[in-house]
Amino acid sequence: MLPKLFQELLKEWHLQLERALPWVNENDPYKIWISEIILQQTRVLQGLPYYTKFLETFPDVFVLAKSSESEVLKCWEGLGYYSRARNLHWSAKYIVNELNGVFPERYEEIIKLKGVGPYASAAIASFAFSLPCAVLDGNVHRVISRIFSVTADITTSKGRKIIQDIADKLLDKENPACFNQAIMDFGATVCLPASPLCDQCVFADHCTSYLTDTQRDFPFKKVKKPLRNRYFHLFLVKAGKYIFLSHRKEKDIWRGLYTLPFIETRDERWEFPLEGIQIGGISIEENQIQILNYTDQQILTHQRIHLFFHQVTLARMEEKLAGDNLEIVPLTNLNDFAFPKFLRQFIVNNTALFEYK
DNA sequence: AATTCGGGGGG
DNA sequence: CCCCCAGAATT
Repeated sequence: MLPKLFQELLKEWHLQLERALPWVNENDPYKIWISEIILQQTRVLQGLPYYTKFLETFPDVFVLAKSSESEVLKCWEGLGYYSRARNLHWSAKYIVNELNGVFPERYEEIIKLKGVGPYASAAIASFAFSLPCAVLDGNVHRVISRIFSVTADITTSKGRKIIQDIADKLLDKENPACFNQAIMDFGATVCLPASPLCDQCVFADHCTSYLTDTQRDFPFKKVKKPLRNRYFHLFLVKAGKYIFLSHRKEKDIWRGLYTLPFIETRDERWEFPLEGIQIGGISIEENQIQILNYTDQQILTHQRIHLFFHQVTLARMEEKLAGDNLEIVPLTNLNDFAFPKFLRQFIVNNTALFEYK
């Protein structure tokens, strides 16, 4: 299919169905940037409220650069992939300190921002600066691999290059922003992953996989490996109106967020060590621990976290800390901390936590 | 090239 | 259940 025809059919379709979203027809690179990062691996409906809240909290790159990482993470709480928030904050400081607060205006410069890869750089370049850069997201991979029956594995660099070459040729260089918006809207509303709406597709007559009834074979991806199981025992250590929180700094899930201190075990069984456990320099004896009748599971992309909750009530809160990222926090201040979603829900559900509020 | 980062929605 | 979502960084 010739690029000109593809562009015309796409444009014709887009006239009827353009998704009305706050970042569409926006050309402030800062706002485009925020929206693209929020929408990485995130559905529009999930990201929408965060987009609004983020721009209210950090209206421009200077405010974002002056804020603390904790404030940015707090705004990101519950959205997931928290490195996006840390990278946004890092890049804002980079723009203010190294680029005099001026947002970079070329693809090769935009992609130097942390957290901005090939997709986001092309999106910002086209939406904010009308540069002829074709975006490649999950939608575009699906649309192109189906119409042209691309059999290569799109999770490999070879497969992505094949799609990129096709997308570069298809791109309407007179109006890259509209083209990119349209092809993503099309993938999101017509060329659907499981059951594409081929009977109302403007490309049906030209779609090689539709013509051979092989739409569902594309895009090709190799099978993914099973989840890794992990077992966390979390301790709600209360003393009067204080509890312990752990600030996660290791290279693992939820870096930068706060959790209840926890111990990871090999399987669901938990054998209390003879020497007892240490939390914040305090030795916890087994008979101080109450098993809360509450467990949960948290499914991540590559892990299944089995969560077990325990409660420890201390007569008084020790002042000295072991220093392993533990903080003593008044129960009334819990809203100031960014937690993984499941923990915020646990805290909200555990009304006893708020008896001092 | 493979792995690891969350959380949610829909079939 | 399983898949995938306006992907990118790290190993």
